[in-house]
Amino acid sequence: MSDAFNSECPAREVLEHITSRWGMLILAALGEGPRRFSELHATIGGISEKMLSQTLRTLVRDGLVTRTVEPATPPRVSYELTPLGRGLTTSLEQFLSWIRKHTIDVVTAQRRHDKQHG
Amino acid sequence: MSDAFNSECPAREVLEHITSRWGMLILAALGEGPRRFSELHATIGGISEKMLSQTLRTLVRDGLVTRTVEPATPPRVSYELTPLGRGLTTSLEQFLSWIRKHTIDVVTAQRRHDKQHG
DNA sequence: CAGCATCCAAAAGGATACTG
DNA sequence: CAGTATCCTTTTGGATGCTG
Repeated sequence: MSDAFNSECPAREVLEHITSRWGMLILAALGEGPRRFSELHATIGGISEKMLSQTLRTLVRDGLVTRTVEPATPPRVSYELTPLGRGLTTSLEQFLSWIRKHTIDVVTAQRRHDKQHG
Repeated sequence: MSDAFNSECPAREVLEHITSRWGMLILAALGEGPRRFSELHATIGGISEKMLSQTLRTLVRDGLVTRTVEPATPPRVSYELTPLGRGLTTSLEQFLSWIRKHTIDVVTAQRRHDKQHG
């Protein structure tokens, strides 16, 4: 059985692609529906075009995202979750929802910790 | 409202701590119950003591994990999820469960992709 | 056992300039 | 618009040696 705890198992690589610095945010943004390159760039604060392009290529290769070029000038390229990728949406949304609700608790804990220690 | 898509929002830092290279695996391992340092080291394949210690410190500071020292020789140190951290367990387990089920699909997609392209 | 400190190599990733 | 290519800095993280 595939096991992310085993560093030799392909599951580890899948984990690292999805939880890579930008992977989660891209997948979450695409959970809302198809998006163009420039829309993703605007939605995800702080991402460079290089990293957006690079991470999207990884996700396309992993079969989680499709890339569609509409022939036009200027070119329109849109990205969309595959059925496989859509299987992740629920748990990713739950996870991001937890963060929305509990960021304040984490910040509070950090402050308390920094006050007690260095 | 806290928003991980905004690179200035503390939520982004919370996201990055949890989805850091080793953060998810540590939190998932602790989802099973309290664990000692050496147990975590054995459970999580490929992690160095340095990174285990470093990531645990971050999670403790974030209020997701507690560190307990039992005075003994040799010292016994155990880590456990806080109530806050336990709130993450369900969605993390769903996520890792998805990976267990679909690693094979991702590997298949990668192979198909590598065959068609370079 | 459970770390921390230091050093160093490798990888990630940002800035910039350029292209169809 | 949607990238690619190059350069260069920052970060990551492994190895090693040491400590209570």
